[in-house]
Amino acid sequence: MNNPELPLIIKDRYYQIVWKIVRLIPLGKVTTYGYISSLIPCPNGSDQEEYKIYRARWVGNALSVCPQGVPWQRVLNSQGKISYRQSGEQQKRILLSEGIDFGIHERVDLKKFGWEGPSHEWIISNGLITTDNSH
DNA sequence: TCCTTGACTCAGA
DNA sequence: CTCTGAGCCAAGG
Repeated sequence: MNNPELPLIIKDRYYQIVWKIVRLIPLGKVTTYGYISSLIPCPNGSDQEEYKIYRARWVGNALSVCPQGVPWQRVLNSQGKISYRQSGEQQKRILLSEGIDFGIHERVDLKKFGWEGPSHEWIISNGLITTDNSH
């Protein structure tokens, strides 16, 4: 079975879920690619462990094409650093204006500024998962 | 269709 | 702390 349409639909839906979650990040908070991906079940139904390996990249891909109004700047890598090389300076500038502190080593303290995530009710009602807490 | 690069993360050295 | 490799997908040339 080789239907190119199917993966496109799955991917499109995956991207939309990512944007939906990112829109929930409040002003003054940040989160990581890995955390966002940990909320979303494996889209194609294959092994969840295998999915863990590349899911954070999917979130990055989703943000690379995110529509207007999505606060993409509030997503950092697992170390609390900026990963977006192309617009890193812009991202930092926006986050500074939002009250985020980069410290002395360009690293945001995720314990202090890290978003706690969506409510349990929201997660359930959107068909997402809470079991995997790789924060 | 092959090759390369990338808004990831983790484990090692 | 920094650097590398491994793991695998997506997008574009």
